[in-house]
This record gives sequence, structure tokens and C-alpha cells, in this order.
Amino acid sequence: MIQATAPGVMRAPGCTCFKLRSLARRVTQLYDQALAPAGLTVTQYSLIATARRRAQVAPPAVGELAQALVTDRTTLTRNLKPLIDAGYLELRPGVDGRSKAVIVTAHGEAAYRAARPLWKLAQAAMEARAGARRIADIHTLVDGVLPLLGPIDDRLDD
Amino acid sequence: MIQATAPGVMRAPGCTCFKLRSLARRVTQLYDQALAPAGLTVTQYSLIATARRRAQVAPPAVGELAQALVTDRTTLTRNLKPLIDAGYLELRPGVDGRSKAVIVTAHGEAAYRAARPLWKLAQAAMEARAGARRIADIHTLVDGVLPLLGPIDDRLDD
DNA sequence: AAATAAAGAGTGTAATTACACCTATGCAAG
DNA sequence: CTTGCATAGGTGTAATTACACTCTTTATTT
Repeated sequence: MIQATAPGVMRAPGCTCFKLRSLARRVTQLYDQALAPAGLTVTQYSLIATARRRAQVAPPAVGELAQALVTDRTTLTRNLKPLIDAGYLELRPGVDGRSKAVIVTAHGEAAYRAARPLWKLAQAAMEARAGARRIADIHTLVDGVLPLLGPIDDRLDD
Repeated sequence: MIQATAPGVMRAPGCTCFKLRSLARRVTQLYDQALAPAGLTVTQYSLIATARRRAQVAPPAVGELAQALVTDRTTLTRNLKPLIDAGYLELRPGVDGRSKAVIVTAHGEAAYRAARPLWKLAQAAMEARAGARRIADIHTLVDGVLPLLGPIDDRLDD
């Protein structure tokens, strides 16, 4: 029974964007708190983890990494800065005179390994609170919906 | 069949936080682009819409509004600024010598009414791309999970 | 070969987010 | 009454986010 207050009246489905942002905010807060002892935010953890995984093939260029992180290229530039300053990452000349490769340093690798168990705790805490089923549903939904929305640098009009 | 590559090997469930953030980023981008002609971001639109709805009972205090928006109190302070500067909102003395009430001005009301059809377009575009079913599932999931994670000002340890 | 387009990356600016810390007001215990 | 604590709100700082614009380098076209 989906029907609301009065017959024929459909009330307040709510803003999909607002709901997603709300949940993302709260979940980010929990992950950030869990990772705080390692001195990394979840954004930074994901960044290093992705760069690291990609490097198994070849150190990713800035643009590639941005795509993998579902982030604007210019956002990644800013997000790289604190990690480069901390010595966790390096920018090296890429295959091209244009591109730059993002390298995870030994320091970065150490920071990642220190943070990983904290991340696992955060994941476990989420599952404990929301239930494994709901978490799995979130993964399925996000993986299903994201590709339907196009790449980050696509305007859906013009 | 959930089983992965090899028997007994479970691969890469992925970071729940990263997935949620990725989707929220992309969806935010689409809503922001849709609302751009009205000169509002989706955050600002949600802020005004919520203040407006709350005002049907009584103009919300800053803290109340922050709770309704699932946002840190201090974040709301910052988010209020551009809207106050634009003349869309006002801060008035609250019921208490401490609290302040957030008022939607006539200008703010006009901006909201101009933005609303654009917001509806964004919602429709999302539904067209993701399918009504998936959108409904997102709403259900978020509404189900968020309350399980506690209020925004809760640290889940200490 | 020169002109033009495309690709890769960075800057200026501004909004969003939240933690740690600070101020002022109200309320309750003594 | 005053002392003390809880409540309401703001600031300093820093990370996250992305659009518009710029610069440089490579590729393409004429």
C-alpha cells in the first residue's frame, strides 16, 4: 500500500539528491572518525588505495585517476596537494610531455597499511549498524545507477 | 551466484563510503546544473525549502534547521551566508536570547518558486535515467539506513 | 611547415563540510 | 545570589568539490 493521506494525493517523495547527500555526509563522518588515528580522511584513503591498485598495471595519470575516483580532474589536483605535502604521493613526468603520473611513495604505502585496519573497522561498524543486507543493497544500487548517469565531465543538456 | 573468481575467494566488496560519495557527487552535479539558471545550488535549494516548510509551524532556529538538514551546525552557519547576502534569508532574534530564527524573505520565496520547476526537471531526469524503481529503492534505503547511524553530532566511540 | 584542434594539467574563485575552540545566554544547585 | 553547567551560536582552519579559464604539449588538418 503506497497510497498516502487522502485518495489520489501523493505526498512528498523527497529530493533524491538531498537524501543521497545526507547519507553520504553521515557515512563520511563515521569513516573519517574511524580513520582519524591514521591521519587520513576517507577521501585520502580512497585516493591512495586507488592509485596503489592502478599502479599494479602502471602509475595512473592525473586524469585517469580522477576518472577512477569519479571526481572532477581539478578536484583531484586539490586533493593531491596535502598528500604530496605529507610525502605520501609524488607527481612524476608521465608517458607524455603533458601527462603526470601519480606515484605512491614508501611513506604513502606505510600510511595506507596503517589505515587499512581502521577502514575495515569502519566497514564492519557500518555493517553492524545497517545490517549486511542493506549494505549489500547499497553497493548494488550504486553500482547499478552510477553508470547510467554518465561520466563526471558530462553535461546532460547541450 | 555470488561466488567470485575462485572457490573460497571473495573479491573486493568495495568501500561503502566511497560508493555513496561517488554517487552523491555525480547526482549533485546534475542537480546543480539543472538549478544553475535559478542561481541556486541544490544545497541552497534544500536549505530554503526546508526552512520554508518548517516555517509553516514556526521559523526554525539555526540548530533545528541543521538537524533537519542532517548537517553540522557550523556547516549551516557557513551555508547561510551566501543566502543572507543574496537577501533570500534573514536571521532574527529567536524565542531565546541565545537562539536565532532563520526567516525566508519574500526574495527567498521568489527564488524558491523560480527554482522549483528546475528541481522537478532534475528529479524527472534522474528517474528517466535510473528508472523509477531504482530511485524508489534509493529513497527507501536512505530512509532506512540514516536513522540507524545516529545524529550528526554523535561520535560512535567514547 | 604552419595553423588549428584536441588532450592533459593547473589556477582563481566560491560553495560545502566539519572539527576544535570560543562567546553569550539561560537554568539550577548551593 | 553566585557559581556552575548546559544550551545556542559563531570563528579559525583545513579539506572537498567543481566551474570557468589558462597554459602547455601533442595531434590533425590544410
